[in-house]
Amino acid sequence: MQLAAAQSTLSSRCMGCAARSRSLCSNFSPEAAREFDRLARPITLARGETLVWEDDDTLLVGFVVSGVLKLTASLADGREQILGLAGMGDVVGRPFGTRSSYSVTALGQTRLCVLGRPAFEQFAATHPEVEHALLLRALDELDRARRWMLLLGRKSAGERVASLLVEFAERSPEDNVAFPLTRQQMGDLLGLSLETVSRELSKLKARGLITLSVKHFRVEDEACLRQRAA
Amino acid sequence: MQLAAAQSTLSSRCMGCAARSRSLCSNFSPEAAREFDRLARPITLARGETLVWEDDDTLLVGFVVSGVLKLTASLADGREQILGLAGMGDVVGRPFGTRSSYSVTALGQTRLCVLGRPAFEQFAATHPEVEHALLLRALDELDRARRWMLLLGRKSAGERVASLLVEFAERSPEDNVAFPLTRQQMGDLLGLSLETVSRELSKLKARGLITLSVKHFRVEDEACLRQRAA
DNA sequence: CGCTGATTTGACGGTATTCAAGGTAGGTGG
DNA sequence: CCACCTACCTTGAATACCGTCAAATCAGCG
Repeated sequence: MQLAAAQSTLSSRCMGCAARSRSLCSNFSPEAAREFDRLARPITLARGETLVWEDDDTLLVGFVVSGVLKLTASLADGREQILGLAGMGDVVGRPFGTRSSYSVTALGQTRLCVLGRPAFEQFAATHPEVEHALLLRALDELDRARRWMLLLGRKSAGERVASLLVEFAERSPEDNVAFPLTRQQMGDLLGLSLETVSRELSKLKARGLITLSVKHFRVEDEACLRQRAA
Repeated sequence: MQLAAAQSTLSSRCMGCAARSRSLCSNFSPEAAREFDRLARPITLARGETLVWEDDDTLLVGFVVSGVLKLTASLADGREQILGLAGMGDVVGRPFGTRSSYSVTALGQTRLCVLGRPAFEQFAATHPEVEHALLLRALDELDRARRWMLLLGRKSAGERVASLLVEFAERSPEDNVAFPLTRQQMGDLLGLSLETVSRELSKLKARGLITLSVKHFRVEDEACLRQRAA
């Protein structure tokens, strides 16, 4: 009875997790969830804290429960490129690899479940459904990264900013969309300077395609905005 | 005995494949190899032929036996970005997805083994070691794509060209490295115009970091070239 | 040899960056 | 409550970088 009670308590942590439905964890069987509970521990990062450093050994794998993190690569002189964002349900870290090619940093307060990379790898190896789900996510991320390569390599500043606004608008439940990033961060994501981002936003506002405040925008002419996104 | 002979004949196609050692296929058990033989058929593409079109339904998965293909995304007005190259042992197509976000085109004569996407997915589902190998490849490609995002978003033309030469030199067995791409294709890969690529190559030549002919180059000062690649 | 496609080089112009100044908003402490 | 501070944002001016257009050269091939 005590064992059963303990298991119940243990499993409730993962089974009851807010992120579970959107996460890789949704593919866990109840027994896998209990095992995961035993291996993982919850942590909280404050804004600006870094979970993984570029070129470091990858000791951890993390599952995002709440908050948003940025994946960034940078050059010796400080130029930085945001490679992607990770939110609730996403996996960060580099399973099956020894070295991270990017940093993972919290954009705001962030909660994750983390476990050691070897522990996760062994867990995955014994749960093919987890590896399958991980594969689907990796292929999805790969498509996303490649679409972004087209933007970075071939789109003009105006097209890049319009593309980003379309993405933000699509993800937002609100009609009045909150910017999840600062102008600097948008520049780092789009491969532009923060001044250029600001100028292009002002242009879109001047042409009536959006209404704009510092922290929010609203799409006024979606068809035209999408067209400008190319 | 006839059965054994038939199996031997069947398995010899895959087992004896030149690409097998470098390929996902190296993870096939003998029985998996025989099943794969039954499902896949060999095809040959001429230079410029396209196996998969951007935005098409993804009906095929292909295993490259010889030759090189480019993965490209493009905009309505014809601007094109090369997202990556696929060579011997690489997998092209989009398993577990219904739509390709890029085209796959042969850069020269190319041989592949192709099979229907549903057939491959079922094959993978029944062979966890294949899915695992596919996962490792996908994670590797994802790292590669993300490193390229840093180049496209933040490096100058000179840095981009130097980076590309370093990659070519690393992959080449020869000391005298053959360009595997035209100037136009290098531009499409680097997010530059072909003229800018040519000018940056001439600059590197003028500064004595490389010797250069139209179809070959040789690195004369590797340390300095790597430094310029940032 | 002459054709074709690729490459090189020059001149010019446009786009995005850099540098700089001023403005705004939110938070803190007097 | 207000002044101040900090971080972020906007806008302007000058500059640098890269793209476009154009012409000349080169390499391979029938």
